[in-house]
Amino acid sequence: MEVVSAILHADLDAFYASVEQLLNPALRGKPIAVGGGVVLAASYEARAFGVRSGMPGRRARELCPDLIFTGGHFTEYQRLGDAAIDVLRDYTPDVERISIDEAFADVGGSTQLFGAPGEIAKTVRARVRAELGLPISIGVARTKHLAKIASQVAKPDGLVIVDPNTELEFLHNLPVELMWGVGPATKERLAANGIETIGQLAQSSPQAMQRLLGKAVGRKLTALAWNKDPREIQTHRRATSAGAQSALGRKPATEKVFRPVLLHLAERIARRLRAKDRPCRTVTVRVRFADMRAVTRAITLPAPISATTMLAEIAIDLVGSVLRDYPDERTISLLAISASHLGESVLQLELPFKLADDGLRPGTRKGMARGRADRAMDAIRDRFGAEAVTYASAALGSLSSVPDDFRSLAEKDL
DNA sequence: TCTGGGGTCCTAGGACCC
DNA sequence: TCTGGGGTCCTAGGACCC
Repeated sequence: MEVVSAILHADLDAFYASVEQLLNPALRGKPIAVGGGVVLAASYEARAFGVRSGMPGRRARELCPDLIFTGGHFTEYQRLGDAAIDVLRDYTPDVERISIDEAFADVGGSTQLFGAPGEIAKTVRARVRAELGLPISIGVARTKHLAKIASQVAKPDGLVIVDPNTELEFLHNLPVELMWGVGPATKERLAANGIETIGQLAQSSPQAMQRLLGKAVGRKLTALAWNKDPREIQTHRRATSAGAQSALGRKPATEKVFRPVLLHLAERIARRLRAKDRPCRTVTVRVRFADMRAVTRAITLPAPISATTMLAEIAIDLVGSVLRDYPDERTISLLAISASHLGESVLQLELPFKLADDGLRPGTRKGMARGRADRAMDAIRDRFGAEAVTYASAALGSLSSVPDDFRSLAEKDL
């Protein structure tokens, strides 16, 4: 029997804000924002005033004087996000989680047991509402891209089922920016060429789209506009990079400033690399200046590393080289480190001649001591929390505007 | 005190190899 | 006068997504 794939895209509405309204009934029906310096999530009542996530808190307050800033229930976000995804898993093992509040599920093989895809979606929505108290929107379609668009159209707290017989009618009337991969820049380029709907994009020649947007993007969007989406559900996806960044406001571009910040960022990353035995071979830093222009520098090493101090020293060297290349830049506004070319853990463990983390030979005293120190600190943090111990110079009171607990919500499994 | 933080993918050019 | 050709790796930058 042929199993036709039927994709659900489930997306919790205004997730962090909805959780806060769930936990505190006094906030329900009111414009609220999670965050402070920057809006991390806004309730639909706040969105009515134009408040959007990513927006500076001050701007949000201007738009909505009665806006209530709240938040901070990070463990609840994680618990409720997991619980909602688990409801999906009751209907199929083919679940691809995209983020804390969003997932695809292929229920094509589940219809005998649980009914039509649309019925499953209704049940999931009702259960998430009844069992968790949260609104969730779901799109149902034959392909991932269409299911994703359908859930966007369904929001807030809705369900849209795309009939396989009328897919293009549904798709072609919608604006291009609903497509996966069309952001502000691409939208502008398309608009400059008179293309504002997905139907207009579909009617344009593929060659013209590739000239306008580049080969890969042009091809992809042309295919998606005709609802040709070959992507299948991927249940297990490992991260290909791990990074951390910190906005600094405006700080002098001196080593005294950037060294402790980079040490802190390196520690966050290296600890994750060690936890999953996935050392990195490429280290990339990003320096953003006061005017928001950003510069990156990368180096690929002959051997993988995961020691905090090694990662930090490399990042410090790279940032130093950036600043030497831009001697007129006196002020920096953000520092970031990204680790990529991550190793395969199994291979790493079995490699008998594996180099020590810091590139020193395993037998040397310095290499041993450094590895031991990292592992000891990892163990203490595992028991007592990330703040329990830290490299002295990385202990910065108000280093970041976003708490580390919040950062970890966005981390992918390595 | 305008503009967070964690990710993925693509492009273009240069180095280097055969 | 012209000046291989393909493949892989690396770096820097950009766009996008949640």
